[in-house]
Amino acid sequence: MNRRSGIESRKRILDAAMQVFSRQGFAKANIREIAKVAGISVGGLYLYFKNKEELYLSFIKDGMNDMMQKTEIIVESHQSPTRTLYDFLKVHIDSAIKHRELILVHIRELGFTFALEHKRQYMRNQRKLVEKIIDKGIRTGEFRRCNMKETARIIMGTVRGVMLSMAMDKDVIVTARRLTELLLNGLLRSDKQSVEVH
Amino acid sequence: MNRRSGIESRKRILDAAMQVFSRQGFAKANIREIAKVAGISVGGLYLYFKNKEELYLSFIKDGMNDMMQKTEIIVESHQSPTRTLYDFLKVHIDSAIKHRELILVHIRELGFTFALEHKRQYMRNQRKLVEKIIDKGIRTGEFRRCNMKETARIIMGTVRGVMLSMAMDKDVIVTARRLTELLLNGLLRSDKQSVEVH
DNA sequence: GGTTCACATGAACAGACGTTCAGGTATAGA
DNA sequence: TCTATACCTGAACGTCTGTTCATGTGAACC
Repeated sequence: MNRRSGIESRKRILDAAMQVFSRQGFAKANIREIAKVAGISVGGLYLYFKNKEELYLSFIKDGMNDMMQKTEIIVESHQSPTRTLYDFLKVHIDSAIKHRELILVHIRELGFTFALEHKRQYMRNQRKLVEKIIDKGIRTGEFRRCNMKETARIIMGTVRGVMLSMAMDKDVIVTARRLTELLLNGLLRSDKQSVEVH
Repeated sequence: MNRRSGIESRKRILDAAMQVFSRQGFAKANIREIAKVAGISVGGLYLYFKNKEELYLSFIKDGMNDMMQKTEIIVESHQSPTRTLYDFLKVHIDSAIKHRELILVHIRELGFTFALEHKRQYMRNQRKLVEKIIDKGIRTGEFRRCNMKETARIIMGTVRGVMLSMAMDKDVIVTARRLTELLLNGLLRSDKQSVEVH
């Protein structure tokens, strides 16, 4: 018999769930395996989570809350918009490296009805943070005028896509610095730029 | 009994597979349901595809080949790099709108061991196309100098992420024009730009 | 009418799955 | 030592899954 505190067991199960869910996705992931990895019996697992769905939700939410907290601090810190953007991107990219598996789960299980609304809300909130950065950039005169909402959408799309690419293929490494540079300066030489594409 | 030509039946099954796989993902998708949607019996389905995996692969490959063909034509056409980039992005975005479900499957089942190498190859090929565009841009003097490979990676990441955002949430619409503008001009006002972020 | 062939059927099989539950065990306090 | 409490166990249950196969059916040719 494996005797541990309830708190410790719960934590072990969540860790195991992360490993297994990220390797297999929700549907293919298997309770018996999660229990085994956690070093607890199947029945023991059900003491802490009422079913597979609740287990999945628990750790998905943990990840999103963590990111939300970190990014909010960055945006609220009173730095230059350029610097804030860099820090914002860096947090995301660092987490893509550190929590590869978590990213994969997030994306793999996109359409999950029960977590869908949570995920959308998370994306919306992240987008609002980007809008804040852009807004400040325009107000201080550093950034050019643009459609803030759509630009924020594109940047969040970029973040998501870059994280995804890195999570998929270990060899793909994008530095926050280069990403920020591209987003700030664009591809065109400064003397060739125009506001509109024709 | 449902009498049809073999060709017709095969096509019906692939259509049904797309519907079901994209709603449910590979693991949760169910052969009986695919057969039902296709209007054929379970046994009938197995006359055309030897198993679930082969069925899945068949239609994934179809989609990738189609995109590869379209984008190659664009990049080989001798237009300005700016214009080529716009056309390239537009094809991807249009397909995200037209084949929402297909995109979701593509992305959702990323990590699938058996199609993984195919998908990575597809991404690499697409990235090479972007590199070609950038290379030409730099050679003609329109684009600033940059790390071509990493920039191409970021742009492909962006494409993927934006498509994903659109596929996930119908309300999210990113126009190819705005995306191109951001990638070309960046956020900073031209007179404030520098090559490096510090 | 008989034969052949391509296409179609769905019950049956074997295995895997999420979940439950009757019972077991270590620890701490009385 | 006894009891209460918190934690743990894994066989058993019912359901669902991918896949197979013995059988059926319509059309085309002889």
